[in-house]
Order: sequence, then structure tokens, then C-alpha cells
Amino acid sequence: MSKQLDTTFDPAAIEAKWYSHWEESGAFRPERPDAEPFTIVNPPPNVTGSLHIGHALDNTLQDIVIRYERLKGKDALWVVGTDHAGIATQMVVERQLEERQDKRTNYSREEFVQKVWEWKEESGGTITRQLRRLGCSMDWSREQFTMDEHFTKAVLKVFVDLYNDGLLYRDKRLVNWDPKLKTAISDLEVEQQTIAGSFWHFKYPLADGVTLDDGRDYIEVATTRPETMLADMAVAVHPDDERYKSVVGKHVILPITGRRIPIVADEHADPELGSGAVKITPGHDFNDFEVGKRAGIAPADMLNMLDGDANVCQTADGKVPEEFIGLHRFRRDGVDGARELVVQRLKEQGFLIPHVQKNKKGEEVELDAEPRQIATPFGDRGGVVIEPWLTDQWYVNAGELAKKPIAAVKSGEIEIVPKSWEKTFFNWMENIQPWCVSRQLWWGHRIPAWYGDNGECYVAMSEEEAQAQAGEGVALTQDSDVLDTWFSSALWPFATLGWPNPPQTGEVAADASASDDRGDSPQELDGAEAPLHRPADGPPPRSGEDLFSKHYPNNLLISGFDILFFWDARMMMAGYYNTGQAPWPRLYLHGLVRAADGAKMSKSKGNVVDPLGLIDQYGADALRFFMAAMESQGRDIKMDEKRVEGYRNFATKLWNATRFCQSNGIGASSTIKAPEARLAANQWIIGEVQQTVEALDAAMADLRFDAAANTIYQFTWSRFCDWYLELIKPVFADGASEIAASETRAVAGWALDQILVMLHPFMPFITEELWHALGTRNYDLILAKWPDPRASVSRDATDAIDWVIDLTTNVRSAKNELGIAPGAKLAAFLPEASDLAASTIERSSAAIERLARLTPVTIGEAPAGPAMQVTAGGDVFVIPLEGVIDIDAERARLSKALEASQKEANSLEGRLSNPNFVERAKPEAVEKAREDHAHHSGEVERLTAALARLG
RNA sequence: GGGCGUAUAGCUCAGUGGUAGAGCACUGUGUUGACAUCGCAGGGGUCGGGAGUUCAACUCUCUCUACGCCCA
Repeated sequence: MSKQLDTTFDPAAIEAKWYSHWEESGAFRPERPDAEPFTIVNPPPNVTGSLHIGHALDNTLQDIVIRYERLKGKDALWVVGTDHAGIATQMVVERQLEERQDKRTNYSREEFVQKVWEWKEESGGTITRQLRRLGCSMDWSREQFTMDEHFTKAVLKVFVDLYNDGLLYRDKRLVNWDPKLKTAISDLEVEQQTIAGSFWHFKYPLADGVTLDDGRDYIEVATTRPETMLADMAVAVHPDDERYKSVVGKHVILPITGRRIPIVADEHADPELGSGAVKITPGHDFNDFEVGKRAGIAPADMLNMLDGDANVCQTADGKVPEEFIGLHRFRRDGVDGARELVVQRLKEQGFLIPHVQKNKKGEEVELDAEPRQIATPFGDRGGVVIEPWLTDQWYVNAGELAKKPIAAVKSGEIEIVPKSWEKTFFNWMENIQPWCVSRQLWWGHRIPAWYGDNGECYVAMSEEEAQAQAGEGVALTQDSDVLDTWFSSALWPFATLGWPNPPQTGEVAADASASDDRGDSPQELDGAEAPLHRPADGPPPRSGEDLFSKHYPNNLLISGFDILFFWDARMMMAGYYNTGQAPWPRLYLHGLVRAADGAKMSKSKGNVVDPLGLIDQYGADALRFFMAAMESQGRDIKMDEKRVEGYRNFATKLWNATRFCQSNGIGASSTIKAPEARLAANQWIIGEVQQTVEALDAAMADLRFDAAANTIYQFTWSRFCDWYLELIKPVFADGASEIAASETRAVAGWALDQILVMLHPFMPFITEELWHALGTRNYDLILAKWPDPRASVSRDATDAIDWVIDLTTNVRSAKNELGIAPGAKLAAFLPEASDLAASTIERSSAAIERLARLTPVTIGEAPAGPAMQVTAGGDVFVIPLEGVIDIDAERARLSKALEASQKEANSLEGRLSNPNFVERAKPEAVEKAREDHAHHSGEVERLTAALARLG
């Protein structure tokens, strides 16, 4: 039953209604057991997060794809869920405790984790509600969480498998330690920032009376981190450095600690840099760690001088003076730390070499240190300087796991779109380092490793299995760490589909054979055109369904490029390792959404645009369309609210066009195939629909979201609304042919339906509303069938309409330039009519009168007197203008056109007279040049004559 | 230091080996009861600079400049 549409379109009034209708009816994953599968997994947002503009982009693109594939009849599955987000979530809960002057360590591990679960229950629905507001058609009935029981089981299995295959191991080496969060983090979670710092130069006195060749009794070293000298274990010089050759193998006595350390030769020391000698602190610097190992120092013997908070602690040799113990590594909150005290003591003892520089007046001044810009590592979550720290952690042999993904991208088995990211991908994957996967947190997947009294390690799925390995009576303690969140999310493409459980053999979709009672309703004249599918009676679950077999590998992954390494690459590694297959054949990477001025959005800058605010203001459809239209491959999107507004206007335009149709008896169409049409305008619009579907399909196949959006936008507004609706208005005038009106109602209703289907992936809410407003439907638009016009339209008909459009545009333009009232109806004469002109004037006089406002149109000579000339295709109309004519204005108009044609003709003439062009250019190009030349020459002739006639 | 990307109309951006398009903004105008969240018409660009390849370059190659991002 069609219903009268309100005169204004109010997005808020329809969005909630349709979303809950879709979700409740199971439309997001209709029962299609025999259909080709199409699968996307959603990048799981942090469970306690909320929707930001980047999510809006990412999810809009995915929803467009999934709705498109669903309309094309596929068994489209969009897997959704949330990520437990170890560090982020634990931080949120800890912050809440802090607000109450409470802290995590006041609780047992179990109590704290319980609090996190409570918070997850409380806030976990926020982002999923927001995704619904955006219109995302995910399969909520199977919503996943990375700490669900089945998912956790998969995580443990992968850990155990990797361990048993020797690809995951425990190792003592330097890690990136975040002293604020007190956990290790991976290389990817470290961000290098350049900050202002200092470069100090010190004297390290040589031991045993040794001197350098130049007589000095010390070696000069320089450092940006003086505090680490408390754990120095060597001084390195380049093996070829003549200045130091004589002292290699000798020793220095460290000031402050009095530690006796060797001078070693190592190529790490750069003779060009500073003095050429560098202090070596293997326990607190990644480069020094390697130097230390080369110098024969075992990691276990490397001195450590910092605790987990990065406060100074006693080294194993007990040489750190008491006054340093407990100091923070450097000045913090206005309190000096070990760095400042080391500098002070060295200066007092005469070991500081001052930095001399000139001040503004040109006078030499002495500073303790040289000011410098220093690349400094920061933790991406905690925001404090990372401390390289020697600990035992679990590592994944990423280099081994990266091999298959690299080969897959090289061979094209996995396509990265846009391709320009491939190089970045290879660059990282080919230089990948062992991945530190253990985290010293409480919230997350606990590492399935148990230790015996003597440190023996047992890795197993459960404590029982570990106990079985260890044997009776061995007391076991479980590793207290949890896994990196990305270790689990790497399994998302398959663990969400039931992996590793073998498919259940139970009855599959018992009602699959339920009667097929569609297609026989009066609406479905074309029986074969029934919708392929319909929603299940209720949402799944469908026990026994083997999702993994059917939906893995997935078909596509869409993500921001910012998580290419964090997530996408690791899914590839996990996919190949665990399933032997790529997780998906295609990876689409989109950019960032930036603020209007191009700056990165950030809370601290206060330039964050809230997508929910935009939805409130313009509607979800407008925001979605904006995202699609702006998404060209490989470029960031700048926020442009005016443009969102423009797409809200587009929605209003469609709304009003539909109201017009309603008021003329145009309603829901009954066929998917284009209706039979005789009238030129109707044939023309059918042809236009056909072209639009083809262009849209091509754009979607290439994932050109901008091209797809623009295609349907232009068709709807510039073709359907601007021309077609105007062309058919005369058909509904009083006294017009009922046969013509009837045909036009059928075609217009059909064309409008095709618009709704094609636009639906981009603007799901308004299209569904209009779909139902136009008449009774057997199924919702979300489950309709993609256009398939299967029509052939006559060239004569489309030429006729193109001719009318050309005529109309030219008449309007001429009137405008001559200052003639746009509404004025004028008589026109066509001295020499082409066949096309003659038949079109015959068939479409009403349209010519209404649009071009020419009536009557006479084929024959015009009476003598002032007139203007207007062309349509090759036909030249003469329009007498006695009384209203402004001869000067018409002369100016013709002169301008003449000048343009003359210029074109000259240019083409030049090209055609160049033998090189005629001989060597493609024949089509030459032919086109000839045609254009003929046309412009003709115009020159015509316009010259017309000007002469004006006098 | 290495890698990648971008420079096209006032703004935000598409684009193709045969001398350029969209949306917004701007100017003029308002005729037909879908729509002023609109219609119609129009102005506006030596496609960052330079060189090369080509009959032909905004499009391909090199180079320079500016900006951005990633990695070290």
C-alpha cells in the first residue's frame, strides 16, 4: 500500500525504524544456502571504544560492498565483533580506579579482571549501537568478542602450535619497555619523535697508566643518556681508527662506579662521529646490546640498572653508589633524576668536557652540553619514553611466517589495492624482526605456559595437559603474562567462523526446503524475476552450519592503511600458518579522514568531527554518500561539511522526485526487466538505466567508490530528474493519450525502482523508505535484486531525445544571452529539416513546446525580418524576433560563437595539414579531426552568413 | 638517510596519449504546482617549474621545487 510522503524529508524519522526492521527480520543475513558466498570481516573495534570518523569511513565502505553483493544475490556475510584491546581497556579501567583514589594493585588479579568484564558489559554496546546508526548491515546474530570462549580456545591452540613448531619461543633480549604501563610492547607500538635534548661529552680515564698516542690519559665519549653510564660495560672504537689502535684491549676505570671496563674494537663506532669512541651499555641500548654480544658478553650477564618504573636499581656488581638508587632515570615532574646527578658528579670531578659555542654577540661561552634534536622512542599508548630493558619475553618468529604472505603478494594471489602500498608492505615484511607477543598486563589471553620449580617450561592448551607433560608431583606456576591483542585479532578471519572446530555434522538449515511461495503474487508479472531470497523467519543461529568451509577465505578486507602492519599483515601470517590459505584475495586500504584544514584529527587539537553529530544534522545517508564520493584510491579525505550537506540535498531531491511520481500515479514496478516502451523518452531512460548499471558495476568491480557514487548521483539528478521527469510531464496533461500515460507510468516506476536499488548500498535508509512508499512490495529493498534491464532501445529514440535536449539547452542559452524572458514561447522555423528533426518534431512536439518553449515549429522558410539562429544537432532553427530583438546582442552572441569555431577550425586545419599527423596518428584520431574540422568549418560558414543577414 | 605519495577552476577533488570535468563558492536570472535543501544560464584553469620521448603530453621519462606520510 503506497502512502503519501511528507512534503519534507526528515532522515531521523525513518532511520531507526528501518534499521530495527532489518535487524529483527534477519535481513542482514538472509537464508541463502545455495548462493555463492561473499564474506567480509569487520576490523573489530575496541570493545569500550566509540565511533570516530575513521570508523565511519571504514564501515561505510564495507557496508556499501556487502549491501551491493547482497543485492546481487550472494550469501553475503559481514562478520562483526569487538576486540578486548588489552592495553587500551586495562588503561581505561585503571584510570577509573585512579579517579576514586584506588588502584589496580589493591586488588587480586582475578578481582581486577572481573572489574574489566563489568566495564565491558557496561560500555561494550556503545560502538555497536553507533555502527547501527550508520546503517551497517552486519550479522549481529553472530557478534563475536576476542575473549569469547571459542575464540580464546583458538588463540591458545595457535600459541601451542607455534611453540611446538619452534616458531614461538621465550628469549632474554632487549625489549621496548613502557615504564608507565609497565609492560613490554612491540616495535610497532613505538613511535619515534624528535625532541630537543642534549649531547654531553665525558672523559673516561684510562686504567693502568695507559695513554693514547697523543698523550692523553683518557678517552672522550659522548652521549645523550649520561645516566646509563652507571651500567656501562665497555668503550667501543672502530677497528680501523688509528687514534685508538694502541688502546684496544686496554681498560678504562669508570668514574662514579669505579667499574673497570674494556676498550673493544667494533664497527658500530663511527670515527666521524664525535670523538669516534662510544660508551657501551648493553643492557639499555639496542645497538650496544649487539656490540656487547659481539664482545662476548652473554645477555644474562649484561648489567641492568633500572627497575620496571625506570628508576635506578643496584647493578649485579653492586657498584652503583647509594645516592643514585631509587632516582628516576631523568628529570620528571620537576625533580632531578639520575641523569642530572651523573652530570653533576662528573662535572664536580672534572670529567665533563664543556661544549663551547658562540652566543649572539659572538662571544665564546661554555655549556655543559651541546643542544641537539634527538630521535626518541615513545610508547604509543603510555606516551612516555621507551626504555630498552633486558627481560624474558615470548617472541614469534615473524621472519618465517612472513615468507608466504610476501610470496602471495608477489604472485598476485593477494592483491593490495591501491597497488602503491605493495612496496611499503614488502619493505616491512622483508625486514621484519621477531615479534614480542607477551605483555605484562592482566587483561587479555593468559599465556598457556607453565613453569616447574626449576624453570622448566610446559606449553599446553590447559593446566591438566601441562601437568601431564610435567608428570605427577611437579608444582606448576602459570606464566603471568598475557598475549598482545594483535596476536588474537590476527585470527579474526577464521576464528570468528568456528575454526578450529571441525564442522558439525548436524542437520543443516532444516527449513531450507521450505516452500517457495514467491513469484506468484500479482506484483510479480515476470515470474522468473522473483527475488532470489528472503529473510529467514528469524535471525540465525543456524546450528550445524559450516561457516568456515563456506566463508573462508573471506573475499575482501577493507582497512585503514594505518593498521597494514599491525593487523593486515599479521592476518596474512596467521592465515597461512593456521589454514594454509590467504585470509582473503584482496586487501583494500583507505586513507585517513582529516580535518577541513588537512590536519590530523586529534582530541588534543580539539578538531575532532563526531560522525554521530553529522548523522544528527544531515542523516546517515548523507554522511555515507559523502564518504563514498570522497573515497578515491590512495588519498586521505578532508572533511567538508558543505559536501555532506550537498548529499543531504541530493536525498531531498530524490524524495521530491518520488513525491512527483506518486502524484502522477507512478508506483512500484512489477518487473525487473525493463517494460516495453514505444515513446522516445521512455526508451531513452531505459537506455540510460542500462548504461548506469554497467558503469556502476564497473566501478564496484574496481572498488572505485567515488566513481560508483558519482555515477548514481549524476544519473538520478542530471538525467532522471532534470530531463526525464520534465520530458514526461506532457504525457500526464489533460487530454493526453491514456496509452502513452500508462506506458510512461510503467517505465517511470521501473526506472525509479532501479534508482532505489542502485542507490541503496550508498543510501540505505531513504531508499528503503521510498521503496515501500511507492507501493506494496513482496520484499524489502535490502533484499531486492540488482538491476538487469535486458532491454534494447532503438537508436532513433535515443537520438531524438538527445536532439531535444540539445535544442532546449541551446534555446535557453540564446534567450539568456539576448535577455529574452525564459518563459516566452516563440515560433520557430526549420528551413531544412533532417530526418531526425522531422520525425522528432512530429512525435515530440509537446516536449519541444514545454522544454524548449518553441511553438509552433514550422518546417519551411522563416518570414523575412530579424531573427536568431539556434542549432540542434545539425539542424538550424530560425526564430523570428520582431519587436524583442536586440540586434547588437544577437550579433555579439553570434560573433562569440564564430570566434570559437574559427579558432577550433584553424587549429584542426593546422593539424590536418601536418603530413606527420595524417601519416602517423591513429586512423581514428585522423578521422575524428576531419569530422571536427568539417563541423567547425560549417559553423563558421553558417555564423558568417547569419551575421551578414543581421547587417 | 631510505621509501612512498601529492601538486589540475577561488575551495575540496576526479580524470584520459589527441589542448580538461564534478561538487561547493561566485555572477545573472526565475517560466511550466516534485523540489528555493530548487530550476535555468554563465564566468573562471598556460593541469607546480624545467627538459626529454612523440605527429601529438595535463596524461609517459628525467630533473628541480613545495608539501605530506612511513621507515631507519
